[in-house]
Amino acid sequence: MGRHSCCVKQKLRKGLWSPEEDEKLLKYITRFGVGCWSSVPKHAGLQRCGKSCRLRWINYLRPDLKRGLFSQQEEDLILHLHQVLGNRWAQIAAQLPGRTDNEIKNYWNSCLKKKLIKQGIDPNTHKLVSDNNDVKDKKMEFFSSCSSSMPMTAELDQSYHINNGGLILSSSSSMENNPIRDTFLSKSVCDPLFLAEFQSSIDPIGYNSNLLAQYHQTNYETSLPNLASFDHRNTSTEFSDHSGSKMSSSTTNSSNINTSLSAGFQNMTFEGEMFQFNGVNVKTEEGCVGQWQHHMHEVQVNNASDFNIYPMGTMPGEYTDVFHQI
DNA sequence: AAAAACTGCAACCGCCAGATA
DNA sequence: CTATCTGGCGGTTGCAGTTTT
Repeated sequence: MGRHSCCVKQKLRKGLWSPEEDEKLLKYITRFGVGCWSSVPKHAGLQRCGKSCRLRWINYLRPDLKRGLFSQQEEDLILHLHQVLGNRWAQIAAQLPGRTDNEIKNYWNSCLKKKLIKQGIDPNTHKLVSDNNDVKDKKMEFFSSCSSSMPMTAELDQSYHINNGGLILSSSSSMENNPIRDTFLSKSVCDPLFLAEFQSSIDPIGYNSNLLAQYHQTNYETSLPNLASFDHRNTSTEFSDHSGSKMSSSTTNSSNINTSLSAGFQNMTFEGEMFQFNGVNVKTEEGCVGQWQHHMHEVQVNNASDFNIYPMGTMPGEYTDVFHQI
């Protein structure tokens, strides 16, 4: 097995890069582009190995890098991709523009992993910890955290057993200092068929370059088989006008919010309605058709000119990372 | 105020696979 | 065919900053 020649050379600098070194490397790459990394240190006047230069460029100096915290969408995507791909950080990073494998790996190890463990989910398998004695308790804990819009139907209950351990519990701890948003996002969600659907759509052997598209397709498609016949007759709904005054009501199938539940997707026709979802008052504008994505905490709006579903007390479009227009 | 513990992250290490001599 | 070089990847380490004791 051949060794990197750069690794055996002596007197090469190691450790953190100085601003001067960064400048040299940046200047060189900007002028000559990325080519043979082993020759870069020599030509750029750096006492580093080519490998180190490559890493510095990829992880730090590259101009297309995205800085800052991971968004909720990125976090969700990482979780889902990790569920399918495992620790294939490079493949995961390929689906997150501007993010590096190293960055995602660090984020996973320092943050996401702990979140899952805290939720009782094995970060390696993305399944609930397999202590059978705990399953029932966790199940009850899970469903009790769901809103009244997600009743534990017999079908859902059965599905839970079939897919025991495959529940997707999303997290939202990256949401900061916003009670409305926290409440809105912190509810656990249930989509037992998501993983099977997602996994069945990818190449089980190798990297699938269309992964992101499939991810979106899986999340946004509505043609999944019905999981449950969702009876809304007893679904408690709280109506409120935009000024915040409330009146309690009960959503029925004859109301102007029409819903159907299919494997985590709740299709809805909104006709200028205000209602409550997962404990948060939500307002819709007239003529809005959307899908409630349980596992993504999102309402997908099909025919609106703008973001037009939003938590009460906020302005339309304010939660652009929560609500997306298709 | 100081030491210890914790955390995030940049960078390194070792391995692998493909290219090339 | 074999040895070597190189780029790429995932796992791990170690440092610097922050928080806790």
